[in-house]
Amino acid sequence: MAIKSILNLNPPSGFRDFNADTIHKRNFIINIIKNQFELCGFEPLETPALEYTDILTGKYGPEGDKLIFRVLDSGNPFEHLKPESWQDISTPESLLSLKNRLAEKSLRYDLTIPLARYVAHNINKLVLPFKRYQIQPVWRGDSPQKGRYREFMQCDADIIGSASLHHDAELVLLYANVFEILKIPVTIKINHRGFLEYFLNYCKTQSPNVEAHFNLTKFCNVIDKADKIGWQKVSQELVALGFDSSMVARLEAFMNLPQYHFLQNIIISIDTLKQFFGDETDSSHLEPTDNHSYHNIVNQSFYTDFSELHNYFNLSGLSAKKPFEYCKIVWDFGLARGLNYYSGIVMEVVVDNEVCKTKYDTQIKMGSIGGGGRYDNLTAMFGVPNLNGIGISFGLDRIYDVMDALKLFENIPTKHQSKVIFFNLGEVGFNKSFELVHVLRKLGYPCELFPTQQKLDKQFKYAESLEYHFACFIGENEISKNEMIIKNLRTREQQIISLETQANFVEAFKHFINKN
RNA sequence: GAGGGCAUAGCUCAGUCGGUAGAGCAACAGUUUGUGGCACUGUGGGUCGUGGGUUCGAGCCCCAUUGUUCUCCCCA
Repeated sequence: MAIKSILNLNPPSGFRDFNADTIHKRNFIINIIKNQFELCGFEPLETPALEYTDILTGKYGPEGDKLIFRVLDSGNPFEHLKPESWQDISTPESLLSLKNRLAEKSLRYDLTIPLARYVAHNINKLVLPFKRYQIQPVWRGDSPQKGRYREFMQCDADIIGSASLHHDAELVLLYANVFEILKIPVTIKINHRGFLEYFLNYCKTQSPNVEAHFNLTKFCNVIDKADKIGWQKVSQELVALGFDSSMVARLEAFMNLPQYHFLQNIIISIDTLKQFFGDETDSSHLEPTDNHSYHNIVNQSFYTDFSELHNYFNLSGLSAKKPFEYCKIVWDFGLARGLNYYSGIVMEVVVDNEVCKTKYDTQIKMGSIGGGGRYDNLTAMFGVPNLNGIGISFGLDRIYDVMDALKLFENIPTKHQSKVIFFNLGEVGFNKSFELVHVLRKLGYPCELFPTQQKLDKQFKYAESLEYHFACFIGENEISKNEMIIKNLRTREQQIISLETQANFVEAFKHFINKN
């Protein structure tokens, strides 16, 4: 008889249950990431699921604000509201404002803002630079689809209170090490937002029709689409926004500079970059009128960042031939990224489908599986100015999906390798088995007893489905001879073990386990 | 926020032209054996997501609704 509930037994859309098998695989990934974090000197931090709504809003852009899960105040959330304030929900802004007032607390949207809040709160106790890693779920009210969930795990490592560029290089290498171990072919893209900001400011001086409030974030959003819709449409859009068409052409030439591939022949070097910006000397009409000197790029801070980072990569041996099998590290002048708070170096990790094709004969359609960047002065919004920060994030759920698609979990031992089950052959043997189970558990072997005396094929099937490696038999025959049978469930090899003394039993048991 | 697909047994799905429902697997029971995965026999289980409409008649056509999934947007 089918028992049908009128309730929907699915978890809410975009939320998931995880079974044992999935959790073992997720832990496998998490342990590798955590290990790399600790090798680099990061210490763990956990923050609560809920933050005050005011802490979160306004940090992720207007789109982000809409996606924050708000938690309705307990008690009567309407109590403190004047009636007129909740009657006006005619505009999206007033509706959002009302929601914020009904929900004092919200689920965290990422791990970076809670970190900034934590640092600002504890600034007097912390030793700087503060290096912490954090592996916890975050929640976004996005519409779920492939590779996008409403509850997902982020694995972040951040350094607060140090402007040294070596961290930026270190984090890129950390990315590379993790994906190298996981055997996921990736491209780690790097850029400096300064280049884009510089271009934007310069374009604006040359294009009086561009609206003053057209900022870097909006600029990034427009040019970020170049990959998908092509440069022709992007340049049309920019011209429509008031940009001078010669500047747009110039920007296109810049963005289309070949990607700087750190692992192969150097296609574009610092010199060619200098050349790119320097060769405008003939075009007097481009001569800027303000201190955003077009030719003065080598004096810009982002330019020194760029060359310094370049040095660290050389020191780390990245320019050597083939330091990584699965990772490419490239400089991509077109990389923009969406979040508001990034100010310097930005990074993004995407699956490298060319290598997937050659190594795994398959291709993966998936958004970025990691991202990060430098966000100078992030804690200023919480009243603690002049702190530099940089961080990266691994998207665990997407990494999992990619590994699953590439069949990378096969041949990976995610479970204990010597699980033991005692079959049930009747009460006398059961009692002896119960005794031995506790001996083995003390020695660190996971064991279980089959609870009822069922047909052996049932017991075998149970053991098989739960991936037990060894089965022990103690029935009346064995009890009478004071012995037990142990069987390797994979090879089907079996052996008789004497139960005369516990020491002998343990010795023989270990011997059998170890040789299998 | 915009736009598609799908919804039939526990699972994966068939179901032709509109004529009251099928398979495989799984489950359960049995046969043989104190050492399995095989085989054989049998059994149970479906208001075809929900609500309307068209029709003599709807799993099938139409509308609505809910769930689910995917794409765009944006992101991890």
